[in-house]
Amino acid sequence: MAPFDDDGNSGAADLDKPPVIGPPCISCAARSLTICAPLKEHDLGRIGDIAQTQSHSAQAVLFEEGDSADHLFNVTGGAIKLFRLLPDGRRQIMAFLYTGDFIGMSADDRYDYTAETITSSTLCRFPRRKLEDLMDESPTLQKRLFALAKTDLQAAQDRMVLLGRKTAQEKIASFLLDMSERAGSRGQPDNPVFVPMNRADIADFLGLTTETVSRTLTRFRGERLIESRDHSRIALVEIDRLREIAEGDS
Amino acid sequence: MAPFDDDGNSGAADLDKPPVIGPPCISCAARSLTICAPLKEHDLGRIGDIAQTQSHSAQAVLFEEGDSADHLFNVTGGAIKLFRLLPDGRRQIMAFLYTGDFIGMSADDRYDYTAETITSSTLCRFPRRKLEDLMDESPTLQKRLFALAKTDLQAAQDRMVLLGRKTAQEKIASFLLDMSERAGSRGQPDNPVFVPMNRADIADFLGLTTETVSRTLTRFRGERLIESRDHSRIALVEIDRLREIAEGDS
DNA sequence: CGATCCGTTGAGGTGCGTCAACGGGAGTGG
DNA sequence: CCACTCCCGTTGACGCACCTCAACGGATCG
Repeated sequence: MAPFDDDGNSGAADLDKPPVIGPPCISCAARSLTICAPLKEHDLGRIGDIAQTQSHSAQAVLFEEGDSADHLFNVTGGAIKLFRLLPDGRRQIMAFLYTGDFIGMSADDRYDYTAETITSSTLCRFPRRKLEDLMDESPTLQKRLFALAKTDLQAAQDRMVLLGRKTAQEKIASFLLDMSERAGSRGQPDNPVFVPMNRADIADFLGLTTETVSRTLTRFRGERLIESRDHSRIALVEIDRLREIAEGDS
Repeated sequence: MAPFDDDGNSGAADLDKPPVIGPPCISCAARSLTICAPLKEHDLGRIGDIAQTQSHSAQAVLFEEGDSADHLFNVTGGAIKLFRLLPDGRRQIMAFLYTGDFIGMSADDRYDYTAETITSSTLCRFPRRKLEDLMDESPTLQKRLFALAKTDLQAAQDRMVLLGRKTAQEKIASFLLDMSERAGSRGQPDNPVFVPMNRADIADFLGLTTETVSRTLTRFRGERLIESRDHSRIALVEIDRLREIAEGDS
């Protein structure tokens, strides 16, 4: 699989440097997964006019918490994490984003999290002002983005339950199943799940430590609930049992 | 203050029983706080036509997780909690809602949490279908709801950091400050903070137990950061220190 | 072939949960 | 008006799930 190679860009990327290419929306492979999916020719042309594609290497920062929220993004390839830091360095990852996911809906004009690539990634970038203008003209786009906000909200609620009330085992099981389900919905293999992020990222996503993530995976492996050839590819063997664990029916 | 009296309705309320009165939007005291705030006369008339007001006693269930999401609500008085349960009874409260807050934006056609009053409350209820039709006709309303979704999303992100990475002390400090800030933004007294929910609700909101909530408040009281006459009224004495604690600068 | 990074494992500590008891306030009934 | 009960908040004693600190080994890369 090519999309997870590292392309040699510096790790310390910033917003203006990445190579910007033209907008070929019509032939966009990710289109059916993105906010562009429901758009008809006219709107697609309009959004193509304001879009710019960009590529980033792994560990590249797209924008930082507090930056002026001038752009929104479609992920067209790769994997991205959104996170916030406490002053002493504790980190909470709000979301992992993959092909088709949308980044940047913020309530005010500043981003309230940092966005960083996990693998090398490609994105489609929209100036916020122009996208908002387009929303005023396209009810289809408006509805799409509203629906997306509601989906994000639902996902956020799932995460509150996970972070506030689930045990380490339940968190890990939930995580694996979610990864699998999302990969499937993107049309990617959903059983040996591909896990592009490292243990520290998983830990900061689930409100755990790397050690606990590691130990829990080891335990699942010992119980034959999962198998793994390498660190980033995990087979869900007892998927129904994992589901029970994830929901706390243990 | 009248809005927190109990009006004698049965605790086990359901959706159809509560008294339904006419729609007097023009004179609605909560209007400037609700989704109706930006609406001009025409739209206000339209939304008034589809709205029904209702009253509930404390501990009344507005709807349950899994119910068909047929209605949306404006809170016009009182306090409401939204929560989800795990099969074994563990509970996560997603949000506390007060006058002006909006309930019911869900991604699909089922509610994914239960809504229950904390105190006696008044609400303004909208049939989902009709509100959606109205959104199609009123860009102002559409934008208002979209903005609201984005605000909710931001709040959800704050909660993820709180639930995933903050200590009990940081959680309690954050909670008190948030309560104070929100009361102020509704034009209510923000320093002796009025805390209408009990310790169990606070615990399930913050991912703690009642005992830990109690102990932490006792500790804050001992450190003279807060004072309290009764259980539901807390004065924030060292507000800057509380802010430091809340952000983890301890 | 050494250095670095990352995942894993072990040993030990601790913040918060669990379990239990108590006390005050509110409601109820006599 | 008082006794009784119930509910809720508080406090204490104790336990444990997860964190912290530390060591190690395999993979990757210069």
